[in-house]
Amino acid sequence: MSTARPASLPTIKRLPSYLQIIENARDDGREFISGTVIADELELEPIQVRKDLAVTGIVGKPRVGFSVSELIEAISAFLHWNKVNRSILLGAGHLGTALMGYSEFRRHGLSIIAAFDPSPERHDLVINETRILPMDDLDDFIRREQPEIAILTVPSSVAQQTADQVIAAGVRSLWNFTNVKLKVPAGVVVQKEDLSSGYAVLSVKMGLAAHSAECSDDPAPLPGGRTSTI
Amino acid sequence: MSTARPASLPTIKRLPSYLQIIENARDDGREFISGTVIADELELEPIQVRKDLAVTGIVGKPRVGFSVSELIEAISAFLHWNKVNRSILLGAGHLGTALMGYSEFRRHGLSIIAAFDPSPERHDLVINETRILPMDDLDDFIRREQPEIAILTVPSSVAQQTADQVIAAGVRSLWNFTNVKLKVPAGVVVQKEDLSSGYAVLSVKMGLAAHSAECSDDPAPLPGGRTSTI
DNA sequence: TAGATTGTTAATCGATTAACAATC
DNA sequence: TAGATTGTTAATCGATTAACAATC
Repeated sequence: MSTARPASLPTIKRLPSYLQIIENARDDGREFISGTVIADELELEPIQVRKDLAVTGIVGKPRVGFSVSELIEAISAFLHWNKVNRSILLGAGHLGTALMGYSEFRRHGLSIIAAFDPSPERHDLVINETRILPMDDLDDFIRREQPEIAILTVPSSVAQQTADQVIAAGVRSLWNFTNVKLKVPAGVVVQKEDLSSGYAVLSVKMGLAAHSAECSDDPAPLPGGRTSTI
Repeated sequence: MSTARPASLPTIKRLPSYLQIIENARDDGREFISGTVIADELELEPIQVRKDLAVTGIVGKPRVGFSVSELIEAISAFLHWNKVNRSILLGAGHLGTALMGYSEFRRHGLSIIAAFDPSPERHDLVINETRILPMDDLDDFIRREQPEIAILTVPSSVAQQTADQVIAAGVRSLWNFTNVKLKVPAGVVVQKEDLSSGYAVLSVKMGLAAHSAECSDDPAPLPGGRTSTI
């Protein structure tokens, strides 16, 4: 394995899907896997998989493919998924609770060390090994435990003020599941998950599919073809 | 308003965020909004907003901007969000329950007419106006009610078989929240939401931020700069 | 009018894809 | 060896951005 290179955002987004395939291969006892096989499973082009994997610094063997264990190590290292990311979750509603239960994230270093919620009836409940604490404890907890990430699953109406509070207490990275575009000071990282985007893409795809079913037998790829699988 | 044009996937994904800003403007009683204002709020380039809005066929007024009501109509029509999409939800766990409660989707045409779950203790519960039914009712329900969309929030282990079942019963569009790459027949639309991609992007951004904080005062944009806000 | 904004046409930039030599 | 696969270099494609005339 040589050194990692800079990667484009589309590449970074595809790496987790590769990792999943490769971890499955490991669980099946396989020692090597080729870019071609990964591409087949994900319906991507082999050259794209090779290019993407190259950013991790992995070096393969012609004719054989890549070492499964080296590939897992390389992707995990590239994504920083081989270290623990201590995080807190704000808003223990259904979405927040769902995230607490995702073992996939936990396996890849995301450790949710506490959740915070204003509802007194939820306090001290332990869901998926994570205790729910009152909002009043938030500032002290952050200063004491120094979590790196705050996961925002609060209602949109309190998203900005919650972000302000955790940033003031020292959190430098936010994973924002609300539909609010947060205003944060320079140096604070925000990753926004936008389910509306997905709904929009689904809606447009459905419209195209309906149209092509009515009007012709042609398969109707999304306009913008090549990138339609993102 | 002239006719809608084909749009790229990045454009389609940005349209919902524009719509949100514009709906806020409407709620504030504003009649016109310019691309510049939208761009400012979302930290995008004005030219990108103008280009994106153009795909909906909207025509603006120089110096004034776009009619708020026309813009809402144009984006909604382009996304097919001004018609009702009858959908069913498979797997009434925390994530599924969270989706049932998202009024944003309901306002934009997504009507979840029923949820299905194997747990007997959840049957006939009504959550956010949606009744939870046993899996045994699924086939009959689909044939009777003809929902257009199936939302998959089931465990990964049963994702493929659940998809097979709803497709066999007549559903043509899947919104897939599992981490399984579904195999579906031609003509079936699948939109996959991938939270792991978001976690990967967050992790890499954090790594870059940490590195730049240690090594220099430079702001450290993601490699691949221009598209780093996706 | 002056000036902000739209919308078009052209330029740039970067991601994807192709071609192919190297390799085991 | 033969042939599949890697990895590099070049070409293509499309999305973003720039420039600017038109417009109210």
